[in-house]
Amino acid sequence: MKEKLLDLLRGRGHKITSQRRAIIDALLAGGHFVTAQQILDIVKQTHPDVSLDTVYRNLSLLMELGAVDEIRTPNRDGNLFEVLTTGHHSHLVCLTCGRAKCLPFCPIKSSDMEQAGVDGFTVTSHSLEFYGYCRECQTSGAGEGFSCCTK
Amino acid sequence: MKEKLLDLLRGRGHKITSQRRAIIDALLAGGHFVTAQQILDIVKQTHPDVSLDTVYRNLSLLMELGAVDEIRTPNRDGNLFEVLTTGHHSHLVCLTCGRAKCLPFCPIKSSDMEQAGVDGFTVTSHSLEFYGYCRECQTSGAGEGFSCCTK
DNA sequence: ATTCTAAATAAGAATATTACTATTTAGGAG
DNA sequence: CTCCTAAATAGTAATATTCTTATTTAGAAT
Repeated sequence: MKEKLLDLLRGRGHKITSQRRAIIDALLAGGHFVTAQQILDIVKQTHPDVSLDTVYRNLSLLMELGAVDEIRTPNRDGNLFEVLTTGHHSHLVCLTCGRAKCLPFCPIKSSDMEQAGVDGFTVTSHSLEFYGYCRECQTSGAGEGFSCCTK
Repeated sequence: MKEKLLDLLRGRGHKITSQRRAIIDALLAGGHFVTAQQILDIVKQTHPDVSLDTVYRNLSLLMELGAVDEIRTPNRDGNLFEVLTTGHHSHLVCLTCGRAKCLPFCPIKSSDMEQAGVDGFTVTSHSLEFYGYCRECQTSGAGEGFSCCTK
């Protein structure tokens, strides 16, 4: 998977820096969903000087290339990032514990994209999240922020 | 429209402060889409001491009550807010000029909501934006940030 | 009108994210 | 291997948004 990402970057004319390698390593090592800060924490173990800016810049690049997805959450510790190993899909986000879970599909069809493209507007992408409450946060009263949803 | 919003707030047990009135006035006066900062600028004309925090707090409350929608944009001046005069719908956002346009519909069906509610997850809302390029930003090269999309 | 209390605010601080600029570097060309 | 240049980074700063806490206030009850 790592080589696949590096090849994608090379193929688009991007350079492979040691920081970039470390960020990709962290993305792949940090669990399914990671925050920018979590990536930084991992990267700092080998590259103490990297800045959050570099993490965000690389995440943006990987998102442009379609290799990473950003899940918008109401969490205090920021949005979640995910390496797209499978295809595009949408997510459930629990409003109590803040964790995300992948849906195996995305309800937006290509016909929706075309319908959306009115008045000469060309649709290139979309962002969709479902918000609500996961099973654990419904049954255990107010969620405590752990043992909830999928990692 | 203003009375409708005030009644909605009263009906849910919320107090009507002069700041809150001014924020609602600004929401209704500031054009279809407004940023939090634009609301603050208008409100400051009559209430010089209000803080952005108060603007955001009131926007969040109105969103909880379903009276206001937030459109997530990649703009440097923040997200856009819209009073929901008609029903729920989705938006187009131009990645060049940053302006938004309402679609007259939302492609998410109730069956999608039910499908999304897997593993005991209860879906209560969703957030969807379409991104791309409006007609003006496609034809005029790199957009200059005005004369684009709908207000 | 006075009192009371939960709701709302102001002020300041914290945090996530983005932008700017000077410096460094990957990797191709010679 | 050395040179060159566009790409990438570090450092710093700016900005959008959220949080904390002490203070104020709307509106209900008296």
